[in-house]
Amino acid sequence: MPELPEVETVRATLENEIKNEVIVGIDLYYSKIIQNELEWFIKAITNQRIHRIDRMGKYLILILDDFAMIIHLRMEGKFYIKTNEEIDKHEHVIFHFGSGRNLRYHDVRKFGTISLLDINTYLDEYPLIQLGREPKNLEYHHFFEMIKNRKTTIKQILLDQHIIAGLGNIYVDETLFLSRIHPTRVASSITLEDAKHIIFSATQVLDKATKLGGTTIRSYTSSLGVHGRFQNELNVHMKQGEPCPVCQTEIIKMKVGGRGTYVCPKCQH
DNA sequence: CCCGTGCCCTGGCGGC
DNA sequence: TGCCGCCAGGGCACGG
Repeated sequence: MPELPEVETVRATLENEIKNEVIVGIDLYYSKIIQNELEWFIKAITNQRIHRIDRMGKYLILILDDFAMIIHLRMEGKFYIKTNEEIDKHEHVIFHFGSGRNLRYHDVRKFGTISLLDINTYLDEYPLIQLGREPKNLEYHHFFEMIKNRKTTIKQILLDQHIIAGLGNIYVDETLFLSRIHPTRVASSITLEDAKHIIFSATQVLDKATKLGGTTIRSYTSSLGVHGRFQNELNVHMKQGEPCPVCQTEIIKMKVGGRGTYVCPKCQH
C-alpha cells in the first residue's frame, strides 16, 4: 500500500517524466475512479499542461494550467508511462500527451480516486482541507493535545490522516517499534514524552524510507518501474515468527482496529 | 464530537 | 485439479 515514501517516489519520477506534457485526450475504462462529473472532467482536462507534481501526505497533486488533479493511489494504484502498447486489463484511466506518450493509471483493486479541482481553491477544499500535518511538520505538543482525550488505540490514531498525514500500516508498525510503544495502547495513556518519541520515530522512518525509494513488498510492488529498498530495513512489519532485532524475542502478529499488526511483545509497552 | 461497523474491489490462498 | 469462500486494506458514510 503506497504510503508517504512510495507516493513521494512516484511524485519525483512523474516530475521527471511528464512535466510540461500537455494532456490532449483521455480514455476511461473504469470511470468510478474519477470523482467529478465525467463530461465536465474530460472537457476541463483537455489541453491542460502539467506544470508541476506536488504531494501532500499520500495524495499526489498534478498542477495544471487551471486545475489541480488530486490523486489517491489507495491500496494498489500505480502509474506507467507507455506509448502504443496494448491496454492491460487493470489500466483504468489513460492520459494521452501531445508527445505521443501516455500516462496510465493501473489499479487492481479499483480503490484509487482522481479528482479535478480549481487551481485557486484546491487547498481549501475536500480532501486536502481536512488533511493533518506530516510528522516532520507536526509539533509534538500539538500532537499530544489532539490525542490526549481519545479512547482509541495509538495505532488507529497514527493511521488517521486527519491527525497525522503520510503513515499507513507498514510505517505505523515501524514507528511504534522504534518508539517502544505497544500498538494497542489507548491514546489517552500516551504521555508528552511518548508523543515526542512517536513524532521523532515517524519522521526518521519516513525520511529513511523515502531516501531508499520506499518499500516494495508483494502487496505493493512498484510504480513506473521503480523498486524501493526499505523492505530490507523493516524491523517488525511482515516479520511474524522472526526474532526481534533488539531482544531476539519472537515477533507476533495481531489485529488492531481490524489491521494486521506486527509487534515485539517484549520491547513494546 | 467520538467511536465502531460495513462498504468498496479482486487476486490469492486455504480447505476440501 | 477445480471451485468456493474469505481476507487484505485507506478512507468514508452511517448509526449509536
